[in-house]
Amino acid sequence: MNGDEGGPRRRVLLQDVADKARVSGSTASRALVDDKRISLATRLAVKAVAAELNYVPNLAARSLRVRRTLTLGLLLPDLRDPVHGQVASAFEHEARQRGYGVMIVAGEDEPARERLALKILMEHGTDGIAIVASVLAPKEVRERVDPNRLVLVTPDHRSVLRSDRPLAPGVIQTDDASGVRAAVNYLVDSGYRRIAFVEGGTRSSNTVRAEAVATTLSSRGIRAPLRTFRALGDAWRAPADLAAEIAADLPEALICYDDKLALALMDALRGLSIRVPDDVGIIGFDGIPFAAISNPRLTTVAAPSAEIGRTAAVSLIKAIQTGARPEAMLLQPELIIRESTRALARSAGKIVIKP
Amino acid sequence: MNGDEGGPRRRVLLQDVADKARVSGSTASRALVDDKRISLATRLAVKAVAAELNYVPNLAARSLRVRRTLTLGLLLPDLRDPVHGQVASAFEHEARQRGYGVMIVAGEDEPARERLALKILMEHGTDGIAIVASVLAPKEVRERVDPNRLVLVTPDHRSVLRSDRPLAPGVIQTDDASGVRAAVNYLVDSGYRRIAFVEGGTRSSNTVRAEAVATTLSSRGIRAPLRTFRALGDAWRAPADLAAEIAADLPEALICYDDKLALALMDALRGLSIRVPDDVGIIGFDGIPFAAISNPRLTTVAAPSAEIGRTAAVSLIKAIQTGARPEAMLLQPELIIRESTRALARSAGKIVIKP
DNA sequence: ACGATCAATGCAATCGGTTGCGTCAAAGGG
DNA sequence: CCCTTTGACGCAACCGATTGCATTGATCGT
Repeated sequence: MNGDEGGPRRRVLLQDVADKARVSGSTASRALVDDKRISLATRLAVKAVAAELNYVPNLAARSLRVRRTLTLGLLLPDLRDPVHGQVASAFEHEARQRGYGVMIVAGEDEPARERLALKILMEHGTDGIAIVASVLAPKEVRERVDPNRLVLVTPDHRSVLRSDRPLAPGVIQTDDASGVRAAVNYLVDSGYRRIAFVEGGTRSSNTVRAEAVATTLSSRGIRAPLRTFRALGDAWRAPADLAAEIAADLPEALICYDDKLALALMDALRGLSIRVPDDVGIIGFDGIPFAAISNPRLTTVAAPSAEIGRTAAVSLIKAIQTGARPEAMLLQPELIIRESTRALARSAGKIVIKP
Repeated sequence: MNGDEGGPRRRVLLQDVADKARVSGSTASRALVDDKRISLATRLAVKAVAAELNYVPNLAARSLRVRRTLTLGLLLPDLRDPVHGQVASAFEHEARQRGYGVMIVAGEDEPARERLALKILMEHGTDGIAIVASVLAPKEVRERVDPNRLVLVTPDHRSVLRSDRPLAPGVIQTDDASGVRAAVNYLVDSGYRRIAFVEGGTRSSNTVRAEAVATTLSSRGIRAPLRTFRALGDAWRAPADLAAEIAADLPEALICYDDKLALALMDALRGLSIRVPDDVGIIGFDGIPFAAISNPRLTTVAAPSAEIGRTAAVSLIKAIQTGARPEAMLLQPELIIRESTRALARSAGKIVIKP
């Protein structure tokens, strides 16, 4: 029988490779990174031995010496959320292509947990950290994490009125105001007038979005104050109550905080025999995959989630390598018109979408 | 002005803490882990200084010495998938509670990428690795990764006929056969007879599930060979074609490989004016969140995804700490009956669900 | 033929904690 | 009063790879 079985196999060290190749550790080290000072023959020989022995370098040792871990940190609220899954997926993919591992931690929308999560990332010496939709104040984040190694993916906290101001370095966000404008203009062009906003979840950017809706409506000559409904607590529990409240005096269209809420609401409204889009039009935000196959399919302002994740990783890695601060980015959302809204009889006919 | 601003702040070292507390490095180290050899007074003093200086230990250095990284690796096919998101979320949560960071890598259903992903995890010296739905042969996986530090979450590759055989150590799976039995029995009890199976994606466990369906059907006296449809390639693209093929000779009920496929199929069937459940009953697997609010809401065999993730983490950590092999686990799915299926006129009336 | 130059490689320090073992002083025992 | 025990802490080696500098032998120029 083979005596090696079961026992905890000793890791193959660089020194083992060096020994077997009959060179010193330093030569082996240099050979593996193709240092031209080492003769080609030796380089090949060392690599062959390394492959044969299945040598896996110990990153902890390397990190200690070179002060880089080849690890990126990603902090987000929840891995179960389709949007964040999309972001995380793209981020990880991009990082992996460039040789980086990604440590992902969830903050679960709680400051205390988010701090613990951040601490974990810092202890592990991540070379850079991307934080998505943090509940911590940007100020606190920046004093905990080196801003030169930090990317913040934030929901828009700025009002539409100030949307022309430049973003802070390292901030990546989607042009929310632009998305809202596209949505509202589309609705108005389609003949919708009595439009309401439905806030979801706990995120404060709700109000910013609501504000943008109000502003755009008024710019279209609809001066009535914007009605706003509020989904208390979790969007997956409250929808029935929310739907009842909305049904009591049904608007012509509902702009929902996000697709998740919109879909939940559609389900709840169905329970009340309210038809979409016949009785009420519904529009969401995010463009999650299921919005494309819901019944009816959901009109939505799709966020460039994958691009956000990709951009965050690329920008972070570039910053790490150059030493510069990561750049700021404003990405554009896209209005996707589907079946949960339609052209009303009252509509002028031609639909013009103004971004 | 503060001269520190902007510059890359030097990390606070243990030695800095020791100096300020007027003790040696070793004493500081021991004080921080509450070594009883150090006097209480000193311990408190050191901790105070550490907190004041905002000391963050360098895990790379510690790992090098103690040979543990406090990092777990998680390899899964795709972070965008709701099921895997659920698993990853629970896994990370549990790991974080116990002080572990989680490095997540995606294999994207390609052997080459999966190997690269595994390599990343190994280089980073993860203390343990959980692999979800690998496309690599278990044998290959086990020879790359120390089985004592490995948990495999696998779709069921065993036939129903052999479902009484014990699981290999470190294997976590849901009792697929049991879920299939529950689903098929429910359908038959509800009066469904002409039942077909729809394979999805690329995963080979398809055939196992199909086999289980066939077996159960025949055990209920339905001897006709099981019709099977195959969604070529990506489930998000083919549904229209698939639906057309199915519509050509519509069965009474469709058992879909998973919820994603079921929902996509419902959407496609709607395009063909085929109503669910009136014209055809549909049932899926997984129990993803959107199955609960789709229109109609989807009957499904819900997998204990969160429990799988939690169990994987717990089992892995226990194995790491005790040195024993991680235990095997067979988790039970649950049939959730919703609106995409119904009792047919032909049904005996009373519905009995036999697990 | 001999020092200079260069190519190829080895030596040893280093990164920042951890830990076995030794030291030192105070307390306790005979 | 001297020796042993115990408590509290420091010294220095160690983990495994990287890297500045030294070393060696060969080649080159004159």
